[in-house]
Amino acid sequence: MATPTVENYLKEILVITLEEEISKVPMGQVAKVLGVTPGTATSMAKSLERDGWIKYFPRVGVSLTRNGRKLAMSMLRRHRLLETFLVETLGLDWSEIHAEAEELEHAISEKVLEKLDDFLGRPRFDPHGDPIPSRGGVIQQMASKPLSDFSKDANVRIESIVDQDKEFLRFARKSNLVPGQLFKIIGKEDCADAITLKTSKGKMVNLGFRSAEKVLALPYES
Amino acid sequence: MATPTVENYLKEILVITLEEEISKVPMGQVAKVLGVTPGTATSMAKSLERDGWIKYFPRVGVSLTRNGRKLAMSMLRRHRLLETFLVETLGLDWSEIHAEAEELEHAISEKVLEKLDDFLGRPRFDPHGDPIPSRGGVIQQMASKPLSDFSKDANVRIESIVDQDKEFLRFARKSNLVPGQLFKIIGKEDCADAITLKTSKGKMVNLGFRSAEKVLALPYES
DNA sequence: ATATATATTTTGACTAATCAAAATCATAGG
DNA sequence: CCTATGATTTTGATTAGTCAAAATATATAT
Repeated sequence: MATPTVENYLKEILVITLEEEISKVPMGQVAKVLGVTPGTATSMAKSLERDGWIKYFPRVGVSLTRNGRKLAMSMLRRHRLLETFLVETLGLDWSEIHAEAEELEHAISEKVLEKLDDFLGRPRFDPHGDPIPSRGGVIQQMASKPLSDFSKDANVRIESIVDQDKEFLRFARKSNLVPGQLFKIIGKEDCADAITLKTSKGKMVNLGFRSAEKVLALPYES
Repeated sequence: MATPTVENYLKEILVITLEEEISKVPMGQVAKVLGVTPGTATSMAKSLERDGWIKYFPRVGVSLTRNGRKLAMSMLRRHRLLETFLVETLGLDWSEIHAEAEELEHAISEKVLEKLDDFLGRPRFDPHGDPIPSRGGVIQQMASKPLSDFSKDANVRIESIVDQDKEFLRFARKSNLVPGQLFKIIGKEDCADAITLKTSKGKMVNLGFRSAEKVLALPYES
């Protein structure tokens, strides 16, 4: 059986692979997201390859094997279902569920997970708006893109917040920057590095580009 | 922070202490319940003492310090609340919740636990009928005793099943031998090693003494 | 193309948790 | 009081996961 550490490495490698659409994740990035030194990531890569979870290309990066991807997908499913449970059922704050799910995902069995899935009504998206992989490991890919990629006057529906930073999540929620919320982009000043959004009720939000990149949205027909 | 291993050692030491009403648990017993070799238990005892969780009396046994007892109680609380959740909310089988809770108890935070407690309506007993320690670590002790200790014609209320054996749990449930159920002892033959129980509806159950020892009950005023 | 900066790997060391097997202690009988 | 039996401890070894710092490879920029 895979240890929690192994599960974490595989899940993070998968997330980077999906997010950046690359096939080989460089070791530096692996080390960074897992909060370990580069040397640790390298030696872990060797163990993971020995156990058939990943393919390791020295000085280039790592990619998941079929088995590795399967386990990583299963971890992502656990994580996102748990986050849904923590918000929907227990009413935890949106900004604290990530850390909690991070722990629980290693302890919950397939059996309990499926019961939980039933209990929640088989949701397809988690509270951040990210898709929950199916039992088979299929993930519904969305065509959302960062707010910074839209142009003035576009109508958008917020899909997810990429950043996991507590401060930012709190700010996002306070500003109604939550999955499902509709906005119109009423201002975009490239030279001033700023985007202004407005809800249908007239509530306004100002974002710098740095932040706008962290908010994914879909175009919305008004 | 305590590792899951440490948490398990402390919890098991507490359970033995409560069950056998002894103050120093011998290393052999520790090794047995944790499924490790005696040598491992000894070396672990030294680490646990070094970290202030227990007091270690060489060649005699171990006892919990104030801190150790506090953490152990907290683990027991987690375990029993989780078992309650798994049965009440997710509808898992009574015979499989122990193993599941055993994993989850190390991953659930205080915060989530309290939310769960609220969600469940602050139950005082778990599905086995064992008391759930309060947040402060107080445990409601019961005066229940094994069925084999009652005499003929006694009215009893089942409190808990001591054994964790899957087969036996299944049998117990099928026979209505569950916490809360009322029975009258209508037969007790010491020489035949058998006890016969009857529900108010006339359903009968036969138990050998070996099994009757595993079922705890309280006297009940009919 | 050469030097400099950056990314990656290697090396040596450490802690937690475990086992097997040898050594030691304790005690209950004779 | 001595010995056999059983419980406990010691010893030496292993695996997973980690770090710091030195060594090496790669990429970048003039």
